[in-house]
Amino acid sequence: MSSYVKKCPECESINLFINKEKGEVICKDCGLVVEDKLVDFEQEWREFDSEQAERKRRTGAPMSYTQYDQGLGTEVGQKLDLYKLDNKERNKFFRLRKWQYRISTAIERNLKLALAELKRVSSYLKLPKSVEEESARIYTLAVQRGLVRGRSMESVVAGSLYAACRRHEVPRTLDEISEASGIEKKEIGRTYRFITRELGISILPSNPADYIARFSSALKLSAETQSRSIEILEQAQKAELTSGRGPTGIAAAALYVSALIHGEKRTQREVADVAGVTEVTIRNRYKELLEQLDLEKEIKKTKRKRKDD
DNA sequence: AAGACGAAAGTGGTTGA
DNA sequence: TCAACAACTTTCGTCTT
Repeated sequence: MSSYVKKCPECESINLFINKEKGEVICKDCGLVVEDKLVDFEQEWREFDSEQAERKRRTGAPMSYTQYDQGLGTEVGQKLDLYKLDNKERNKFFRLRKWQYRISTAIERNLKLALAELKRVSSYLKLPKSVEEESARIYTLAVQRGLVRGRSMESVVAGSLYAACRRHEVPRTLDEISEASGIEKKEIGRTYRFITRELGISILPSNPADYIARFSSALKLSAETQSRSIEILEQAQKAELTSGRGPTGIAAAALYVSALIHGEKRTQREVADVAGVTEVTIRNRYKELLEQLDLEKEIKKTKRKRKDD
């Protein structure tokens, strides 16, 4: 149940108009833009240096979603150079200030707690700052839409993190996030799907290659093995071995084969543990890889070499 | 004895009527 | 909303090194 704003906070009117093209919800009675981040909340400009950033950022205030009040303080815009902004921008500020009072207590308290939790989990997983920031933004949106109701705060945090990881192509498995946050995998998956659907965030299916680097270092494999496994993955994609399969399983199998070829054998068990799948899955993927990609020769070659030593 | 292999039954999630 | 279905897991017995 999506329960985002249904009443205009300004005049209590329920006569709201949804402009899908602009992704805005506008109150027909007083003209207030009730919600303007409906679909596209990417910033549409890029900043190459601080000077450009100054010019292009619309509010000028350094803003961080990892601060519960978004770095704005309780009194929004009090000391900013408001005269530099045109009317529209100024109105935006006044609205923000009003909102700050209106929605302050409940949401702020929630955010404060949640973002602390988010930072904790994020640093536990050693996630890059950009991902932390993104997930904080997702969480903030989720709270504003009332998506947290009926769910535990922690699970929504975990879901936001997972979504942010996927978006930034630094995938962590559900298991890892589950371990770090203490939320059940199932639950994270559920809230993840829920919030991405409700917020209209599109996620690319995760790419097995994104997992290789991490698995490979966990197994202490050489750089050659690692790059070879990426080649194998590419071939596998061409042979359409990857679609519909779990990306971690495929990554694990590619790494396993590659390790065999380079004479750095790891047991299926070891690889399976690192990748968070079972040996059986690795075996299945491994079998498919051998059948389709003609890798057996190379494995035998290194086996023979081994005997010579 | 440990690891690899494969069969069979079970689980959770997606899909399509 | 329910049943069929695919991917993956668990478990266990057998074969290989």
